[in-house]
Amino acid sequence: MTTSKHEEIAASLTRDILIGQYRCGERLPSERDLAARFESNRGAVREAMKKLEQLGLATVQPGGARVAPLHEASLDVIGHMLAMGDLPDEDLVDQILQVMQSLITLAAESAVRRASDEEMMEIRERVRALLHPDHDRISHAQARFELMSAIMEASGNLVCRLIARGLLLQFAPRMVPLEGYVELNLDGHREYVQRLDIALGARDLDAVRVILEALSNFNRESARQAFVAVKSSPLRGKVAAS
Amino acid sequence: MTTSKHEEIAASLTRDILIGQYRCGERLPSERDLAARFESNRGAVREAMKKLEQLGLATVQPGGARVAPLHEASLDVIGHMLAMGDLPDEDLVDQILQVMQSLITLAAESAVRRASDEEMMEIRERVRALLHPDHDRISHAQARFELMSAIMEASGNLVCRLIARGLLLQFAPRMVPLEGYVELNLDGHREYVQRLDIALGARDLDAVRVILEALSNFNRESARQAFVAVKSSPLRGKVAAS
DNA sequence: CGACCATATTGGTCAGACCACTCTGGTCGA
DNA sequence: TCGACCAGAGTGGTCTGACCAATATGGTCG
Repeated sequence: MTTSKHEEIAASLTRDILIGQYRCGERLPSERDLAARFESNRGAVREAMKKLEQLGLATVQPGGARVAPLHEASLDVIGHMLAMGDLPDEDLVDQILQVMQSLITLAAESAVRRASDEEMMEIRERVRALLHPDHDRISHAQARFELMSAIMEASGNLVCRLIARGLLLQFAPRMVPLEGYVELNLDGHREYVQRLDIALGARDLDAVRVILEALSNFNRESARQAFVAVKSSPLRGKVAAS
Repeated sequence: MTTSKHEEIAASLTRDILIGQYRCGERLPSERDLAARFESNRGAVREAMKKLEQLGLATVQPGGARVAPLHEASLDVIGHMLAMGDLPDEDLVDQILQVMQSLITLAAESAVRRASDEEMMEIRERVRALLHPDHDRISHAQARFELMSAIMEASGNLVCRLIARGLLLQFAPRMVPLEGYVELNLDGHREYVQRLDIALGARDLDAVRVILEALSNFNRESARQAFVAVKSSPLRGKVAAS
Protein backbone atom coordinates (compact mmCIF):
# COMPACT_ATOMS: atom_id res chain seq x y z
CA MET A 1 0.00 0.00 0.00
CA THR A 2 1.86 3.06 -1.26
CA THR A 3 -1.12 5.35 -0.79
CA SER A 4 -1.45 7.17 2.50
CA LYS A 5 -4.37 6.80 4.85
CA HIS A 6 -6.20 9.98 3.95
CA GLU A 7 -5.90 9.21 0.25
CA GLU A 8 -7.38 5.79 0.82
CA ILE A 9 -10.25 7.24 2.81
CA ALA A 10 -10.88 9.98 0.26
CA ALA A 11 -10.87 7.48 -2.60
CA SER A 12 -13.31 5.25 -0.77
CA LEU A 13 -15.69 8.06 0.08
CA THR A 14 -15.43 9.53 -3.42
CA ARG A 15 -16.31 6.17 -4.89
CA ASP A 16 -19.22 5.72 -2.50
CA ILE A 17 -20.64 9.10 -3.41
CA LEU A 18 -20.19 8.66 -7.15
CA ILE A 19 -21.88 5.26 -7.20
CA GLY A 20 -24.76 6.69 -5.20
CA GLN A 21 -24.02 4.90 -1.93
CA TYR A 22 -24.53 8.23 -0.25
CA ARG A 23 -27.22 10.15 -2.03
CA CYS A 24 -27.35 13.84 -2.72
CA GLY A 25 -28.26 15.86 0.36
CA GLU A 26 -27.66 12.94 2.65
CA ARG A 27 -25.47 13.35 5.71
CA LEU A 28 -22.13 11.62 5.79
CA PRO A 29 -21.04 9.85 8.97
CA SER A 30 -19.21 12.03 11.45
CA GLU A 31 -15.46 12.37 11.22
CA ARG A 32 -15.04 10.40 14.41
CA ASP A 33 -17.20 7.56 13.13
CA LEU A 34 -15.31 7.46 9.87
CA ALA A 35 -12.03 7.45 11.75
CA ALA A 36 -13.19 4.39 13.65
CA ARG A 37 -14.55 2.68 10.53
CA PHE A 38 -11.32 3.15 8.61
CA GLU A 39 -9.26 2.31 11.71
CA SER A 40 -7.53 5.64 11.43
CA ASN A 41 -7.36 8.96 13.20
CA ARG A 42 -9.55 11.98 12.80
CA GLY A 43 -6.82 14.00 11.14
CA ALA A 44 -6.66 11.60 8.24
CA VAL A 45 -10.45 11.60 7.88
CA ARG A 46 -10.38 15.34 8.06
CA GLU A 47 -7.90 15.59 5.20
CA ALA A 48 -10.07 13.25 3.19
CA MET A 49 -13.10 15.42 3.85
CA LYS A 50 -11.12 18.44 2.70
CA LYS A 51 -10.45 16.59 -0.50
CA LEU A 52 -14.14 15.79 -0.96
CA GLU A 53 -14.99 19.42 -0.36
CA GLN A 54 -12.37 20.52 -2.87
CA LEU A 55 -13.89 18.14 -5.40
CA GLY A 56 -17.25 19.72 -4.70
CA LEU A 57 -18.73 16.35 -3.82
CA ALA A 58 -19.63 17.35 -0.29
CA THR A 59 -20.17 20.46 1.79
CA VAL A 60 -18.77 20.21 5.27
CA GLN A 61 -20.03 22.48 8.02
CA PRO A 62 -20.12 22.47 11.78
CA GLY A 63 -22.89 20.03 12.52
CA GLY A 64 -22.14 17.62 9.72
CA ALA A 65 -21.09 17.05 6.13
CA ARG A 66 -23.60 16.61 3.34
CA VAL A 67 -23.35 15.26 -0.18
CA ALA A 68 -23.56 17.97 -2.83
CA PRO A 69 -25.35 17.68 -6.18
CA LEU A 70 -23.03 16.43 -8.89
CA HIS A 71 -23.57 19.40 -11.16
CA GLU A 72 -22.09 21.63 -8.46
CA ALA A 73 -18.88 19.65 -8.33
CA SER A 74 -15.45 20.74 -9.44
CA LEU A 75 -14.05 19.85 -12.83
CA ASP A 76 -11.67 17.51 -11.03
CA VAL A 77 -14.42 14.97 -10.46
CA ILE A 78 -14.20 14.05 -14.12
CA GLY A 79 -11.05 12.07 -13.53
CA HIS A 80 -12.69 10.12 -10.73
CA MET A 81 -15.77 9.49 -12.83
CA LEU A 82 -13.64 8.18 -15.68
CA ALA A 83 -11.90 5.88 -13.23
CA MET A 84 -15.10 4.38 -11.85
CA GLY A 85 -15.61 1.27 -13.97
CA ASP A 86 -13.11 -0.97 -15.67
CA LEU A 87 -13.66 1.22 -18.71
CA PRO A 88 -14.28 4.99 -18.83
CA ASP A 89 -17.84 6.06 -19.51
CA GLU A 90 -18.25 6.40 -23.25
CA ASP A 91 -20.58 9.40 -23.16
CA LEU A 92 -18.30 11.23 -20.77
CA VAL A 93 -15.34 10.62 -23.05
CA ASP A 94 -17.22 12.06 -25.98
CA GLN A 95 -18.22 15.09 -23.91
CA ILE A 96 -14.59 15.69 -23.04
CA LEU A 97 -13.56 15.42 -26.68
CA GLN A 98 -16.23 17.93 -27.62
CA VAL A 99 -15.08 20.40 -25.01
CA MET A 100 -11.47 19.92 -26.00
CA GLN A 101 -12.39 20.67 -29.58
CA SER A 102 -14.12 23.89 -28.56
CA LEU A 103 -11.15 25.01 -26.53
CA ILE A 104 -8.57 24.11 -29.15
CA THR A 105 -10.59 25.87 -31.81
CA LEU A 106 -10.84 28.96 -29.65
CA ALA A 107 -7.14 28.87 -28.93
CA ALA A 108 -6.28 28.31 -32.58
CA GLU A 109 -8.40 31.26 -33.67
CA SER A 110 -6.70 33.42 -31.09
CA ALA A 111 -3.29 32.14 -32.15
CA VAL A 112 -4.00 32.81 -35.81
CA ARG A 113 -4.87 36.37 -34.92
CA ARG A 114 -2.09 37.29 -32.57
CA ALA A 115 0.78 34.83 -32.85
CA SER A 116 4.07 36.16 -34.13
CA ASP A 117 5.47 34.67 -37.29
CA GLU A 118 8.00 32.75 -35.23
CA GLU A 119 5.27 31.26 -33.03
CA MET A 120 3.23 30.37 -36.09
CA MET A 121 6.19 28.62 -37.67
CA GLU A 122 6.67 26.71 -34.42
CA ILE A 123 3.03 25.60 -34.52
CA ARG A 124 3.21 24.60 -38.15
CA GLU A 125 6.28 22.51 -37.42
CA ARG A 126 4.29 20.65 -34.80
CA VAL A 127 1.55 20.15 -37.38
CA ARG A 128 3.94 18.77 -39.92
CA ALA A 129 5.44 16.52 -37.27
CA LEU A 130 2.13 14.67 -37.30
CA LEU A 131 2.86 13.60 -40.86
CA HIS A 132 6.12 11.80 -40.09
CA PRO A 133 5.67 8.22 -41.18
CA ASP A 134 7.67 6.71 -38.30
CA HIS A 135 5.02 7.35 -35.67
CA ASP A 136 3.59 4.61 -33.54
CA ARG A 137 0.44 5.28 -31.58
CA ILE A 138 2.20 6.63 -28.53
CA SER A 139 4.56 9.01 -30.30
CA HIS A 140 1.69 10.21 -32.47
CA ALA A 141 -0.38 10.98 -29.39
CA GLN A 142 2.64 12.74 -27.94
CA ALA A 143 3.00 14.80 -31.11
CA ARG A 144 -0.68 15.77 -30.97
CA PHE A 145 -0.26 16.80 -27.36
CA GLU A 146 2.69 19.00 -28.21
CA LEU A 147 0.77 20.60 -31.04
CA MET A 148 -2.07 21.36 -28.68
CA SER A 149 0.32 22.83 -26.14
CA ALA A 150 1.92 25.05 -28.76
CA ILE A 151 -1.45 26.33 -29.94
CA MET A 152 -2.59 26.96 -26.38
CA GLU A 153 0.60 28.83 -25.56
CA ALA A 154 0.45 30.95 -28.70
CA SER A 155 -3.19 31.80 -28.08
CA GLY A 156 -2.24 33.89 -25.08
CA ASN A 157 -5.47 32.76 -23.45
CA LEU A 158 -4.47 31.60 -19.99
CA VAL A 159 -8.00 30.55 -19.07
CA CYS A 160 -8.29 28.32 -22.09
CA ARG A 161 -4.87 26.91 -21.42
CA LEU A 162 -5.55 26.04 -17.81
CA ILE A 163 -8.84 24.35 -18.57
CA ALA A 164 -7.43 22.30 -21.43
CA ARG A 165 -4.45 21.24 -19.40
CA GLY A 166 -6.53 20.29 -16.38
CA LEU A 167 -8.93 18.35 -18.52
CA LEU A 168 -6.23 16.50 -20.41
CA LEU A 169 -4.42 15.63 -17.20
CA GLN A 170 -7.49 13.80 -15.97
CA PHE A 171 -8.42 12.40 -19.33
CA ALA A 172 -5.21 10.97 -20.73
CA PRO A 173 -4.38 8.46 -17.98
CA ARG A 174 -7.84 6.93 -18.15
CA MET A 175 -7.61 6.31 -21.86
CA VAL A 176 -4.73 3.88 -21.48
CA PRO A 177 -7.03 0.82 -21.48
CA LEU A 178 -8.35 1.91 -24.85
CA GLU A 179 -5.05 2.77 -26.43
CA GLY A 180 -4.52 -0.57 -28.07
CA TYR A 181 -7.87 -0.42 -29.79
CA VAL A 182 -7.78 2.96 -31.49
CA GLU A 183 -7.29 2.85 -35.22
CA LEU A 184 -6.91 6.28 -36.65
CA ASN A 185 -8.14 6.82 -40.17
CA LEU A 186 -4.70 7.81 -41.30
CA ASP A 187 -5.45 8.77 -44.89
CA GLY A 188 -8.19 11.25 -44.11
CA HIS A 189 -6.26 12.40 -41.10
CA ARG A 190 -3.13 13.22 -43.08
CA GLU A 191 -5.24 15.03 -45.64
CA TYR A 192 -6.66 17.36 -43.01
CA VAL A 193 -3.34 17.83 -41.28
CA GLN A 194 -1.81 19.05 -44.52
CA ARG A 195 -4.70 21.42 -45.04
CA LEU A 196 -4.29 22.67 -41.47
CA ASP A 197 -0.66 23.52 -42.15
CA ILE A 198 -1.65 25.57 -45.17
CA ALA A 199 -4.55 27.27 -43.43
CA LEU A 200 -2.32 28.27 -40.52
CA GLY A 201 0.26 29.66 -42.93
CA ALA A 202 -2.43 31.71 -44.63
CA ARG A 203 -3.90 32.65 -41.25
CA ASP A 204 -7.28 31.63 -42.61
CA LEU A 205 -9.59 31.65 -39.59
CA ASP A 206 -12.56 29.93 -41.20
CA ALA A 207 -10.45 27.19 -42.73
CA VAL A 208 -8.71 26.50 -39.44
CA ARG A 209 -12.05 26.26 -37.70
CA VAL A 210 -13.46 23.84 -40.26
CA ILE A 211 -10.38 21.65 -40.32
CA LEU A 212 -10.15 21.42 -36.55
CA GLU A 213 -13.79 20.39 -36.41
CA ALA A 214 -13.11 17.67 -38.95
CA LEU A 215 -10.05 16.46 -37.05
CA SER A 216 -12.01 16.42 -33.83
CA ASN A 217 -14.69 14.34 -35.49
CA PHE A 218 -11.98 11.91 -36.54
CA ASN A 219 -10.88 11.61 -32.94
CA ARG A 220 -14.39 11.17 -31.65
CA GLU A 221 -15.11 8.50 -34.21
CA SER A 222 -11.85 6.74 -33.38
CA ALA A 223 -12.78 6.75 -29.71
CA ARG A 224 -16.21 5.40 -30.51
CA GLN A 225 -14.78 2.57 -32.54
CA ALA A 226 -12.23 1.83 -29.85
CA PHE A 227 -15.07 1.35 -27.37
CA VAL A 228 -16.80 -1.01 -29.76
CA ALA A 229 -13.59 -2.94 -30.25
CA VAL A 230 -12.69 -3.25 -26.59
CA LYS A 231 -16.21 -4.26 -25.63
CA SER A 232 -16.12 -7.15 -28.08
CA SER A 233 -12.63 -8.16 -27.05
CA PRO A 234 -12.12 -11.32 -24.97
CA LEU A 235 -9.47 -9.60 -22.86
CA ARG A 236 -11.94 -7.31 -21.15
CA GLY A 237 -11.78 -7.06 -17.39
CA LYS A 238 -8.28 -8.38 -17.04
CA VAL A 239 -7.47 -5.34 -14.92
CA ALA A 240 -9.73 -6.53 -12.15
CA ALA A 241 -7.75 -9.74 -11.86
CA SER A 242 -4.51 -8.08 -10.86
CA MET B 1 -11.48 39.14 11.19
CA THR B 2 -14.06 36.60 10.08
CA THR B 3 -11.58 34.59 8.05
CA SER B 4 -9.79 31.75 9.78
CA LYS B 5 -6.05 31.58 10.21
CA HIS B 6 -5.30 29.14 7.43
CA GLU B 7 -7.41 31.15 5.00
CA GLU B 8 -5.51 34.28 5.90
CA ILE B 9 -2.19 32.53 5.43
CA ALA B 10 -3.27 30.98 2.15
CA ALA B 11 -4.50 34.31 0.84
CA SER B 12 -1.25 35.99 1.79
CA LEU B 13 0.91 33.33 0.19
CA THR B 14 -1.29 33.20 -2.90
CA ARG B 15 -0.96 36.92 -3.30
CA ASP B 16 2.79 36.79 -2.80
CA ILE B 17 3.17 34.14 -5.45
CA LEU B 18 0.87 35.83 -7.95
CA ILE B 19 2.63 39.18 -7.66
CA GLY B 20 5.96 37.46 -8.14
CA GLN B 21 7.23 37.86 -4.58
CA TYR B 22 8.20 34.22 -4.73
CA ARG B 23 9.37 33.36 -8.21
CA CYS B 24 8.71 30.20 -10.13
CA GLY B 25 10.87 27.32 -8.95
CA GLU B 26 11.89 29.14 -5.82
CA ARG B 27 11.61 27.44 -2.46
CA LEU B 28 8.99 28.69 -0.04
CA PRO B 29 9.90 29.12 3.63
CA SER B 30 9.42 26.02 5.73
CA GLU B 31 6.07 25.36 7.39
CA ARG B 32 7.61 26.03 10.78
CA ASP B 33 9.05 29.36 9.67
CA LEU B 34 5.75 30.40 8.17
CA ALA B 35 3.97 29.39 11.35
CA ALA B 36 6.26 31.69 13.30
CA ARG B 37 5.94 34.52 10.78
CA PHE B 38 2.15 34.42 10.82
CA GLU B 39 2.13 33.87 14.59
CA SER B 40 0.17 30.71 14.11
CA ASN B 41 0.64 26.96 14.37
CA ARG B 42 1.98 24.54 11.85
CA GLY B 43 -1.42 22.96 11.27
CA ALA B 44 -2.82 26.20 9.96
CA VAL B 45 0.19 26.72 7.70
CA ARG B 46 -0.16 23.16 6.56
CA GLU B 47 -3.78 23.68 5.53
CA ALA B 48 -2.76 26.80 3.68
CA MET B 49 -0.07 24.86 1.82
CA LYS B 50 -2.66 22.25 0.90
CA LYS B 51 -4.71 25.05 -0.58
CA LEU B 52 -1.74 26.34 -2.55
CA GLU B 53 -1.07 22.86 -3.84
CA GLN B 54 -4.71 22.45 -4.82
CA LEU B 55 -4.51 25.73 -6.71
CA GLY B 56 -1.47 24.37 -8.49
CA LEU B 57 0.59 27.36 -7.38
CA ALA B 58 3.09 25.27 -5.47
CA THR B 59 4.32 21.69 -5.28
CA VAL B 60 4.98 20.53 -1.76
CA GLN B 61 7.26 17.56 -1.14
CA PRO B 62 9.32 16.25 1.72
CA GLY B 63 12.29 18.55 1.72
CA GLY B 64 10.42 21.69 0.84
CA ALA B 65 7.71 23.41 -1.17
CA ARG B 66 8.43 25.06 -4.49
CA VAL B 67 6.52 27.56 -6.59
CA ALA B 68 5.02 26.01 -9.72
CA PRO B 69 4.81 27.69 -13.14
CA LEU B 70 1.55 29.58 -13.56
CA HIS B 71 0.50 27.69 -16.64
CA GLU B 72 0.42 24.49 -14.61
CA ALA B 73 -1.99 25.94 -12.11
CA SER B 74 -5.59 24.97 -11.55
CA LEU B 75 -8.48 26.85 -13.10
CA ASP B 76 -9.27 28.12 -9.62
CA VAL B 77 -6.38 30.57 -9.71
CA ILE B 78 -8.40 32.72 -12.09
CA GLY B 79 -10.54 34.00 -9.27
CA HIS B 80 -7.47 34.97 -7.27
CA MET B 81 -5.91 36.64 -10.28
CA LEU B 82 -9.07 38.64 -10.86
CA ALA B 83 -8.99 39.71 -7.23
CA MET B 84 -5.43 40.96 -7.31
CA GLY B 85 -5.76 44.65 -8.10
CA ASP B 86 -8.52 47.06 -7.30
CA LEU B 87 -9.91 46.17 -10.71
CA PRO B 88 -9.85 42.79 -12.48
CA ASP B 89 -7.33 42.44 -15.26
CA GLU B 90 -8.99 43.51 -18.47
CA ASP B 91 -7.31 40.95 -20.71
CA LEU B 92 -8.16 38.15 -18.33
CA VAL B 93 -11.80 39.21 -18.29
CA ASP B 94 -11.90 39.12 -22.06
CA GLN B 95 -10.29 35.69 -22.09
CA ILE B 96 -12.96 34.43 -19.72
CA LEU B 97 -15.72 35.88 -21.87
CA GLN B 98 -14.25 34.18 -24.91
CA VAL B 99 -14.09 30.82 -23.18
CA MET B 100 -17.61 31.25 -21.86
CA GLN B 101 -18.79 31.93 -25.37
CA SER B 102 -17.16 28.77 -26.66
CA LEU B 103 -18.70 26.68 -23.94
CA ILE B 104 -22.15 28.17 -24.25
CA THR B 105 -22.05 27.72 -28.01
CA LEU B 106 -21.03 24.11 -27.59
CA ALA B 107 -23.77 23.53 -25.04
CA ALA B 108 -26.35 25.27 -27.19
CA GLU B 109 -25.47 23.16 -30.21
CA SER B 110 -25.77 20.05 -28.11
CA ALA B 111 -29.05 21.26 -26.66
CA VAL B 112 -30.48 22.03 -30.08
CA ARG B 113 -29.65 18.50 -31.15
CA ARG B 114 -30.85 16.51 -28.20
CA ALA B 115 -33.16 18.58 -26.02
CA SER B 116 -36.75 17.45 -25.74
CA ASP B 117 -39.44 19.85 -26.90
CA GLU B 118 -40.25 20.62 -23.28
CA GLU B 119 -36.66 21.48 -22.49
CA MET B 120 -36.44 23.63 -25.60
CA MET B 121 -39.57 25.52 -24.60
CA GLU B 122 -38.06 26.05 -21.17
CA ILE B 123 -34.93 27.49 -22.76
CA ARG B 124 -36.91 29.72 -25.09
CA GLU B 125 -38.87 31.06 -22.16
CA ARG B 126 -35.61 32.04 -20.52
CA VAL B 127 -34.59 33.72 -23.76
CA ARG B 128 -37.82 35.69 -23.97
CA ALA B 129 -37.43 36.63 -20.31
CA LEU B 130 -34.45 38.73 -21.42
CA LEU B 131 -36.84 40.92 -23.39
CA HIS B 132 -38.97 41.94 -20.43
CA PRO B 133 -38.76 45.72 -20.19
CA ASP B 134 -38.80 45.85 -16.38
CA HIS B 135 -35.26 44.58 -15.98
CA ASP B 136 -32.63 46.50 -14.11
CA ARG B 137 -29.02 45.52 -14.51
CA ILE B 138 -29.03 42.97 -11.73
CA SER B 139 -32.18 41.14 -12.71
CA HIS B 140 -31.05 41.14 -16.32
CA ALA B 141 -27.75 39.54 -15.33
CA GLN B 142 -29.71 37.05 -13.25
CA ALA B 143 -31.91 36.24 -16.25
CA ARG B 144 -28.85 35.71 -18.44
CA PHE B 145 -27.40 33.41 -15.83
CA GLU B 146 -30.57 31.35 -15.71
CA LEU B 147 -30.63 31.10 -19.48
CA MET B 148 -27.08 29.85 -19.45
CA SER B 149 -27.90 27.32 -16.77
CA ALA B 150 -30.86 26.04 -18.74
CA ILE B 151 -28.80 25.64 -21.88
CA MET B 152 -26.03 23.89 -20.00
CA GLU B 153 -28.48 21.52 -18.34
CA ALA B 154 -30.25 20.70 -21.59
CA SER B 155 -26.95 20.08 -23.35
CA GLY B 156 -26.40 16.97 -21.30
CA ASN B 157 -22.69 17.78 -21.34
CA LEU B 158 -21.58 17.51 -17.74
CA VAL B 159 -18.01 18.52 -18.51
CA CYS B 160 -19.11 21.70 -20.20
CA ARG B 161 -21.48 22.40 -17.37
CA LEU B 162 -18.92 21.99 -14.62
CA ILE B 163 -16.35 24.19 -16.35
CA ALA B 164 -18.83 26.96 -17.07
CA ARG B 165 -20.16 26.88 -13.55
CA GLY B 166 -16.72 26.91 -11.99
CA LEU B 167 -15.61 29.73 -14.21
CA LEU B 168 -18.69 31.84 -13.56
CA LEU B 169 -18.43 31.30 -9.83
CA GLN B 170 -15.00 32.89 -9.86
CA PHE B 171 -15.84 35.49 -12.43
CA ALA B 172 -19.13 36.97 -11.28
CA PRO B 173 -18.10 38.22 -7.83
CA ARG B 174 -15.10 40.06 -9.24
CA MET B 175 -17.19 41.95 -11.77
CA VAL B 176 -19.15 43.76 -9.08
CA PRO B 177 -16.89 46.84 -9.16
CA LEU B 178 -17.67 47.18 -12.86
CA GLU B 179 -21.38 46.61 -12.64
CA GLY B 180 -22.33 50.22 -12.43
CA TYR B 181 -20.43 51.08 -15.57
CA VAL B 182 -21.77 48.55 -18.05
CA GLU B 183 -24.11 49.94 -20.61
CA LEU B 184 -25.58 47.23 -22.73
CA ASN B 185 -26.46 48.14 -26.28
CA LEU B 186 -30.08 47.27 -25.67
CA ASP B 187 -31.42 47.77 -29.19
CA GLY B 188 -28.99 45.47 -30.91
CA HIS B 189 -29.15 43.11 -27.97
CA ARG B 190 -32.92 42.72 -28.15
CA GLU B 191 -32.69 42.20 -31.87
CA TYR B 192 -30.34 39.24 -31.44
CA VAL B 193 -32.29 37.81 -28.53
CA GLN B 194 -35.41 37.69 -30.65
CA ARG B 195 -33.51 35.99 -33.43
CA LEU B 196 -32.11 33.51 -30.91
CA ASP B 197 -35.62 32.59 -29.82
CA ILE B 198 -36.61 31.88 -33.40
CA ALA B 199 -33.42 29.98 -34.21
CA LEU B 200 -33.87 27.76 -31.17
CA GLY B 201 -37.46 27.06 -32.15
CA ALA B 202 -36.32 26.08 -35.63
CA ARG B 203 -33.38 24.14 -34.15
CA ASP B 204 -31.17 25.95 -36.61
CA LEU B 205 -27.63 25.08 -35.55
CA ASP B 206 -25.79 27.57 -37.72
CA ALA B 207 -28.09 30.43 -36.80
CA VAL B 208 -27.73 29.70 -33.09
CA ARG B 209 -23.97 29.66 -33.44
CA VAL B 210 -23.89 32.98 -35.27
CA ILE B 211 -26.28 34.68 -32.90
CA LEU B 212 -24.44 33.51 -29.81
CA GLU B 213 -21.20 34.81 -31.26
CA ALA B 214 -22.84 38.18 -31.86
CA LEU B 215 -24.28 38.27 -28.35
CA SER B 216 -20.91 37.37 -26.90
CA ASN B 217 -19.32 40.18 -28.85
CA PHE B 218 -21.89 42.52 -27.34
CA ASN B 219 -20.88 41.38 -23.89
CA ARG B 220 -17.20 41.71 -24.60
CA GLU B 221 -17.66 45.18 -25.99
CA SER B 222 -19.76 46.16 -22.99
CA ALA B 223 -17.05 44.93 -20.67
CA ARG B 224 -14.43 46.82 -22.61
CA GLN B 225 -16.41 50.04 -22.40
CA ALA B 226 -17.06 49.48 -18.72
CA PHE B 227 -13.31 49.33 -18.15
CA VAL B 228 -12.86 52.56 -20.06
CA ALA B 229 -15.61 54.19 -18.03
CA VAL B 230 -14.41 53.06 -14.64
CA LYS B 231 -10.83 54.01 -15.38
CA SER B 232 -11.87 57.56 -16.17
CA SER B 233 -14.15 57.75 -13.17
CA PRO B 234 -13.13 59.89 -10.19
CA LEU B 235 -14.46 57.27 -7.77
CA ARG B 236 -11.71 54.81 -8.54
CA GLY B 237 -9.91 53.23 -5.62
CA LYS B 238 -12.56 53.96 -3.08
CA VAL B 239 -12.50 50.28 -2.13
CA ALA B 240 -9.04 50.62 -0.67
CA ALA B 241 -10.27 53.29 1.72
CA SER B 242 -12.72 51.06 3.54
C1' DC C 1 -49.44 20.74 18.38
C1' DG C 2 -45.87 24.12 18.00
C1' DA C 3 -42.21 27.06 20.08
C1' DC C 4 -38.47 26.86 22.97
C1' DC C 5 -34.30 25.44 25.36
C1' DA C 6 -30.61 22.47 27.49
C1' DT C 7 -27.50 19.04 26.09
C1' DA C 8 -24.96 15.88 23.27
C1' DT C 9 -22.60 15.85 19.05
C1' DT C 10 -20.27 17.83 15.29
C1' DG C 11 -16.67 20.13 12.88
C1' DG C 12 -12.74 23.80 13.67
C1' DT C 13 -8.57 24.69 15.78
C1' DC C 14 -4.54 24.12 18.29
C1' DA C 15 -0.27 22.14 20.58
C1' DG C 16 3.18 18.84 20.68
C1' DA C 17 5.50 14.84 19.38
C1' DC C 18 7.57 11.25 16.37
C1' DC C 19 8.94 9.38 11.83
C1' DA C 20 10.88 8.93 7.11
C1' DC C 21 12.92 11.37 3.85
C1' DT C 22 15.65 15.22 1.84
C1' DC C 23 19.01 18.62 1.85
C1' DT C 24 23.25 20.55 3.47
C1' DG C 25 27.95 21.07 4.60
C1' DG C 26 32.02 18.94 5.83
C1' DT C 27 35.23 15.15 5.40
C1' DC C 28 37.78 11.79 3.25
C1' DG C 29 39.86 9.55 -0.57
C1' DA C 30 41.48 9.46 -5.39
C1' DT D 1 42.15 19.91 -6.53
C1' DC D 2 38.13 17.70 -7.17
C1' DG D 3 35.02 14.22 -6.65
C1' DA D 4 32.21 10.94 -3.88
C1' DC D 5 30.53 10.06 0.40
C1' DC D 6 28.36 10.50 4.90
C1' DA D 7 26.41 12.28 9.19
C1' DG D 8 23.40 15.62 11.01
C1' DA D 9 20.13 19.22 10.63
C1' DG D 10 15.92 20.31 8.58
C1' DT D 11 11.77 19.21 6.08
C1' DG D 12 7.16 17.59 5.32
C1' DG D 13 3.94 13.52 6.75
C1' DT D 14 1.44 11.60 10.32
C1' DC D 15 -0.61 10.84 14.68
C1' DT D 16 -2.49 11.90 19.36
C1' DG D 17 -5.22 14.33 22.48
C1' DA D 18 -7.50 18.15 23.87
C1' DC D 19 -10.49 22.33 23.85
C1' DC D 20 -13.81 25.48 21.63
C1' DA D 21 -17.81 27.29 19.00
C1' DA D 22 -21.60 26.09 16.35
C1' DT D 23 -25.05 22.92 15.23
C1' DA D 24 -28.45 19.17 15.63
C1' DT D 25 -31.26 16.73 18.67
C1' DG D 26 -34.82 15.51 21.80
C1' DG D 27 -37.44 16.74 25.62
C1' DT D 28 -40.21 20.18 27.92
C1' DC D 29 -43.31 23.77 28.37
C1' DG D 30 -46.98 26.88 26.79
